[in-house]
Amino acid sequence: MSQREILVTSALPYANGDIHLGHLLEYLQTDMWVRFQNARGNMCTYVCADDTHGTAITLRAEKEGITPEQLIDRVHGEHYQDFQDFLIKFDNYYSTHSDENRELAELIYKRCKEGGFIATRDVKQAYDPEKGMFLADRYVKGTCPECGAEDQYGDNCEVCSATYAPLDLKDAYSVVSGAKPVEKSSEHFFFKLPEFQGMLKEWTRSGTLQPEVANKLAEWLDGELLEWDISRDAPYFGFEIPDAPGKYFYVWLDAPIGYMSSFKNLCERRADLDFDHYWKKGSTTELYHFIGKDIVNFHALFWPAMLDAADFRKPNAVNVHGYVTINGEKMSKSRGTFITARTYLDHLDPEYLRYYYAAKLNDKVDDMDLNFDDFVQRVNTDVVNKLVNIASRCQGFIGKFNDGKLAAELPEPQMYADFVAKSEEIAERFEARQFSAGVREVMALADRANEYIQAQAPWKLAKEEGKGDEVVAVCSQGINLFRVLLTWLTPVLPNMAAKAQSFLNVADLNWGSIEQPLLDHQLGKFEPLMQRVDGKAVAKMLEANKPAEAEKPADKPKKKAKKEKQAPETPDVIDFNDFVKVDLRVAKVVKCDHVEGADKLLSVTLDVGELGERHVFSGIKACYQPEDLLGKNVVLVANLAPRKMKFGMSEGMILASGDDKNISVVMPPEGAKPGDRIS
RNA sequence: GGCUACGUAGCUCAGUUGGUUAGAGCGCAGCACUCAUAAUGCUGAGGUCACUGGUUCAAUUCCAGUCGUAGCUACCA
Repeated sequence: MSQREILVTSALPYANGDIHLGHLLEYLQTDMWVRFQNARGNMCTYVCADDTHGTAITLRAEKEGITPEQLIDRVHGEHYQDFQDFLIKFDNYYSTHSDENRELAELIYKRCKEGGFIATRDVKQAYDPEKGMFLADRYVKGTCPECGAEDQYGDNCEVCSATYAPLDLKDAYSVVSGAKPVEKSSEHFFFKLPEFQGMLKEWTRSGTLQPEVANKLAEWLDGELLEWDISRDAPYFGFEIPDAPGKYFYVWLDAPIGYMSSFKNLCERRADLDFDHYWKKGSTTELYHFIGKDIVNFHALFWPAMLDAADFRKPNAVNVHGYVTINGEKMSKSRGTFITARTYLDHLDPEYLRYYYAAKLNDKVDDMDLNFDDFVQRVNTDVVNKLVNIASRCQGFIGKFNDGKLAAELPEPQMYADFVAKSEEIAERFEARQFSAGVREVMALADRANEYIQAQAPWKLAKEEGKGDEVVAVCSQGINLFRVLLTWLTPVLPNMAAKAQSFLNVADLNWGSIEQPLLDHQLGKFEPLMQRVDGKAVAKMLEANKPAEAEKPADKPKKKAKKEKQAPETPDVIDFNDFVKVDLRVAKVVKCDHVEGADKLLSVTLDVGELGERHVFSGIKACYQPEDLLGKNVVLVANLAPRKMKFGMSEGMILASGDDKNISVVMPPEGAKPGDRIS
């Protein structure tokens, strides 16, 4: 078998927060896959880094009273320690705030520019005059213009789910300084993504992505792609764009380049790795990115397009996973299920989580539920009761009857061969990231090993005179089967494997080495390979993680609002008081026009008598021309919260009956007076 | 509203191009065993494969719709 050269990455964690169990699904999945590749004899390199740039880093550092550099240094240390303690074995864990990353970002930008893939134009944005900086949507807060909810972010309202521009907020203020933001224009650089539409359409369907991910991206690719804004104005923590003083690369531009720079940094101290060999166009090496479903567009649209533009190779595949839910629900701080890596490690063994994730992971994008009752049962039963038990129940007899030495031949060589023959099948599962299927097969064989021992009942033979050799034979069979099973699980349980290795007294646990059983072989000392998960420790962890009552954040309004939407409180029958809340008015159409660029909408200006004039958009174009309505009376819901739409504000709703295709606007008689209440 | 997924035993999940009585592990009940970190083995109960229609000789599997879940998105006022 020729050795594959593989480079693997996990998404770069952002340097402003702790690693939690959701992150770990990705790093553990990747680590297990990399360890598996290496155990199979391939040359697989795993690099990652902290993602260190952007406004959030600046603000976080400011809040802590330190510099961004100090912040990212500290967080880098914390992240790295967390990963190490979870037995995640990076070849390099670097930082995007590095010389290599600056050089590569500049190089890629330069090549994009030379290729004509960079556009320039002005962008209007909210600006904090006090702080002297532009504000992304989430740094502007204010009162929702639709429903009046206070303290909403600049892009949408968590209460009524309206969308709007930051400066539409009433009483808008900068989250950074509290100042009232103003609109300001500035020149931005754009990456001409549309130029790569054809390439991306093909690339996303060429086996690089799971089908469901490719389907998702087709939503963008079948429409018009937009140019991607890749610059930010000073002050910004990041890399300044060459020949553009005061302009910085947007954090998402240099973040994926961090994969390259981490590898480049590694190459400088590893003679067996060559940067160009892995990254030049047409490279024969393999490149895989493991990411979560939230950042698919960055990795499967922008990133391959940028690589293409800059004349580098593209990834062989982007492997996307779903989110982790805890006990069936989203991770939540108030429920104590927002569990950081460190909190977990304070109470539980990392290999429990490694095994549990492996036992449930597949190659799909579905979310994975971490159910702690299931977790305890699954780990204890599979790993301790089944797998470890095989070694544990056999080793005593071999010690007693043969001084810890295995028999010179196996009583059931065919059975051993049958086990080994499963190697390829299991390898295929792991290769395809169907860890759960692989683990299931391993455990099914563990069952067979226990059945065998049960049927042979060495403890009975041990009581019979002169059957010592038989006892040793049966238990040697058991130990050898254990060795095979464990070898397969080495990528999942590296610590346990190391302990078992010293018990088995072997130099390594590679897939190749199990072809031959251990015969006439002296075993080392047996020590318990893994302790059971203690349910109480799990409970303690959840308890420790719950915030103190005082700092408990209120339940997210977003979720509440959503629930109400789906299961409206409104009963089928409403009482009179509910009805009168709706302010229905006679309104006269004084102006009615087509809306340029809109397929369904008409723009309608209404005279509502005492309430003055109102402007609404109405989705009735399919059945009405502007002149059909001009001068007619219609029914307006006058106290409906205004809503920002693509083409402007809509300040009410015109009643109509029918469905999308057959619309009849409700019209009061001509004689009705504009502004009259309808009741 | 639209789009993309998903909805199979109490729990976690398999179900290959539609083909007989729908599988596994855990959990549960009973029995056996006592070497093993109270582990193991055997037997068993448990499912209108979300719901409703359709295509077909035949549908968990294909199609349409409904409901529910997750995410994205909007020209819903």
